Amino acid sequence: MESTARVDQVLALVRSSGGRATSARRAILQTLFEDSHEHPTAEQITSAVQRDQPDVAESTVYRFLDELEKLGVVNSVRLGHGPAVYHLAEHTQHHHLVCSRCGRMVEVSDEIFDSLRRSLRRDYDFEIEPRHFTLAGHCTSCTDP
Amino acid sequence: MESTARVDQVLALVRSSGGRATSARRAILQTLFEDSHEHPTAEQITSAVQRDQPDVAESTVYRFLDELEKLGVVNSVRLGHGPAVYHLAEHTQHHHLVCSRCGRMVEVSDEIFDSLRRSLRRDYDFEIEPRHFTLAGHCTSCTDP
DNA sequence: CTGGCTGTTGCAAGGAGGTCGCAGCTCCGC
DNA sequence: GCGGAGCTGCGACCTCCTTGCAACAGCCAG
Repeated sequence: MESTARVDQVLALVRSSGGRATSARRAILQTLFEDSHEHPTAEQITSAVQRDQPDVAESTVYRFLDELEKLGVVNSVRLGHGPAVYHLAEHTQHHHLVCSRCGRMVEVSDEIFDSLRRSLRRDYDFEIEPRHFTLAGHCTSCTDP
Repeated sequence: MESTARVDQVLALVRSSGGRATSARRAILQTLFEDSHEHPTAEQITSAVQRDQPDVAESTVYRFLDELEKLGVVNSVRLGHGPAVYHLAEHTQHHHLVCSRCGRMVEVSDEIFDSLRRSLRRDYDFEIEPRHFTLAGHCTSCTDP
């Protein structure tokens, strides 16, 4: 699917919930879909958007990202001490392992969690966030302090 | 074990790493051990400490918590949009499920992760943080938006 | 294709949460 | 005790967001 089509798809969703399709929003979505493998911060998204539309303010980006998160289009994660990172919910049939020693980030597929998911549902009446989550830990072989 | 003894134990660790056992640090540890089932924020810890020692500054608490985290005595977690919460690492042979809808927090025992842990070690050369982590998701039956 | 209601925007100020520099103080090995 | 390394309170500062507001722009009815 082409990213323009996806942008329009999300904008349609936005409009169906009473929002409007503005050029700033289109540019933000375009950025998210183009860099969809990344985990950009709001600031990085803003910079990317401003290469095309220099007058888009950071607050606009934050406001729209909040709305997209409520709509389930993006997820945000706050790792460690830095700012939150955002990514498309649909892109994340994977999860993250972040090494607390060397900072390496590994993506693991979703299937590995299937049995855990079943246990939690059965024993704790709980659904793991289906789209994304992060586990802390460290590489088995990591020698950093 | 009595909490005073544990406080002394941690202070001994602090000293063995070149730090000093001051009265502010003793009070901070006492608070952590007394409220060990809670997940207090730095601000809550400061307030508790200040009931005994009003002159302890918040920055002192932050600095010591950082050091305790480096020593592996406490862990910090940033959930959602609020401030980080802290808790003793030794107390957390459990993990947290936080419902993104109603905010309910469930503690689950560590054993349920055993098989996941084995898979990640085998396939990804990764050790899950043995002390604590948090999973996002929602209650199966939760009806909040 | 225009008028106007309503949602959105840029801007700048504000705020929460945390960090830092420093002068004075305290711990503790000697 | 004494001296120097480490710690502290204080306040300024920083980052990452959030908010209030007046101007502006979608978009639907007519």
